[in-house]
Amino acid sequence: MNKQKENTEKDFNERDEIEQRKAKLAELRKNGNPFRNDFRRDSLSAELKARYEELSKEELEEQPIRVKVAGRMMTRRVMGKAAFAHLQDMSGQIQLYVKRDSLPEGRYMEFKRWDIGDIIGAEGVMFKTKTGELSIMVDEIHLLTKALRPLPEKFHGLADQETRYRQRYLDLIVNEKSREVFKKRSAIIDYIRRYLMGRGFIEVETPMMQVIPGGATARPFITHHNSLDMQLYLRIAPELYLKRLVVGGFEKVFEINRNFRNEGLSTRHNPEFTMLEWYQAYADYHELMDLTEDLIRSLAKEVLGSTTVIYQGREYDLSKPFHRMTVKESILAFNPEIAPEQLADREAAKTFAEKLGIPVKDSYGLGKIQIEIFEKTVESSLDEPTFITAYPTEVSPLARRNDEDPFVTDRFEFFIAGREIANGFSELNDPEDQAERFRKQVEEMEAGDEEAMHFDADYIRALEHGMPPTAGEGIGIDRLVMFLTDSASIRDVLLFPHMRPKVKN
RNA sequence: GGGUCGUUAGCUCAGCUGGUAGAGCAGUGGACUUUUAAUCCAUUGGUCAUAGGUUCGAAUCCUAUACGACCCA
Repeated sequence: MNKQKENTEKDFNERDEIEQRKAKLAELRKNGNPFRNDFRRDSLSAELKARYEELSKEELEEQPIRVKVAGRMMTRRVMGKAAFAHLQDMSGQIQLYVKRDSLPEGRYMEFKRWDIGDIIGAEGVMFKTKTGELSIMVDEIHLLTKALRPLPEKFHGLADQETRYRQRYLDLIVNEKSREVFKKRSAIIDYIRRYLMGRGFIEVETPMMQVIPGGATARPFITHHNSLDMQLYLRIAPELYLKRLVVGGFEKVFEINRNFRNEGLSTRHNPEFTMLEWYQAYADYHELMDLTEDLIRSLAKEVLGSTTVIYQGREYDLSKPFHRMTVKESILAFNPEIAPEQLADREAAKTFAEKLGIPVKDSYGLGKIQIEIFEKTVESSLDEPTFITAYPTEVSPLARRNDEDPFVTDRFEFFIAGREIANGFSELNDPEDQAERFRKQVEEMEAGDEEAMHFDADYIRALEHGMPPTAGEGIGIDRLVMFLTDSASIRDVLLFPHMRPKVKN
């Protein structure tokens, strides 16, 4: 013990930084709980800047404005008996000017022992420095929370992608761009919610754990309920529950919530992702397209302040009317070598698909083959905002058949920058047709398609009670946020993206 | 699933055709009462992702694995 004391000075230099900070914390503990929670701020840094930035040096001196702020100390420049520091709170940063002679006796020495990254509270009056930066002349300052680990480098920030995703809190502390993305994400969701509420929609929450996973074709996650001793699925979509609500008389409903799909990870896919779905009775898919166009246009205006969006170096003008074309038209447009007759004949279409390297299973009908061709040759080229309509009935088991051409449905998908953002259709409310389509899906499942739908008898029963003519749509919120925040990867718009566990230490 | 690239100090990065592991920031000690990537002086800090292999000698070459990034399916 004594030996330790003797060597304190020397050891101190040789211990690593975390140990040094822990030693400082141990010192602090001697004077009571250092994790105090009795400081109350009255201002946020951004508010102060908004209110007082315009005032001159002299105006600030004439009428002293006292403020209390709190946050993380991000930088510190000590010049003998005075120091500057930047304090970061959720709104931004404000500079503190800390003078020994303005503080209570001994406080300045304590301040000098605090570290970058510590959470502090400060009190003082607003002033402007020589260079004109709005700052606080501090006369009272407290350490509120000791940070035991050092922050990433102040100038370059945190650049390592992996650490940014795995330790998002560090990314958020240090990278303003990252904070901006998630603030925008919040603003986007808030706008969508207000937009729909303003149009008379009711927000609802439907089961995330479902007995029968439905509403989309995708592999589900399976879990187990112990006391019921039964298998449950994490939902792949809320669709069938939302439509039950329409049957129940909730004629305009929406839900913004998580879906789970047991599929691969990529820059566009995370196992859990956020989906907006809404359903409106007495409407069809044309009205949905109009609404989608208006929603996205007004959303950009509200959140970005402009209908011009720069995404990955390309400019998108959302003020222009969005393109609309059918699946068939788009395939023909992007594959000049294919003739319309070829696309109308299963064998000819199959030959064409195989030439493209698409494996065509025997179970594939013409519609499925068309969609495979579409996904391979068209989708990623749909750069400008585009609605693609008239999806084959074969691949649209929940959508209403088109009255003129029952081969296709009254369905569309919406694309920007080569990515599917939305999927909507006039709903299939004919219970007998729906039952037939479910049976087809079950056949496909039995043939080995793990993404095919289950037969949901309870849903059919609901339809048998009568669902009014309805249109419904889903928008992938993450992909929309990617587009509006110029993010290349879905991981950049998810606070905690799924990562492989890393065994470290 | 296949391909390409990456992993070096707490962070950001150098490290050439194999020859004793480097800088800046952060930290520590000192100077400094309007700085802002503060400045000046001094200084601590490394299982070079992991495991093998080649070699007198490996951060460097080879193989495998882990994790990540990008592209393709």
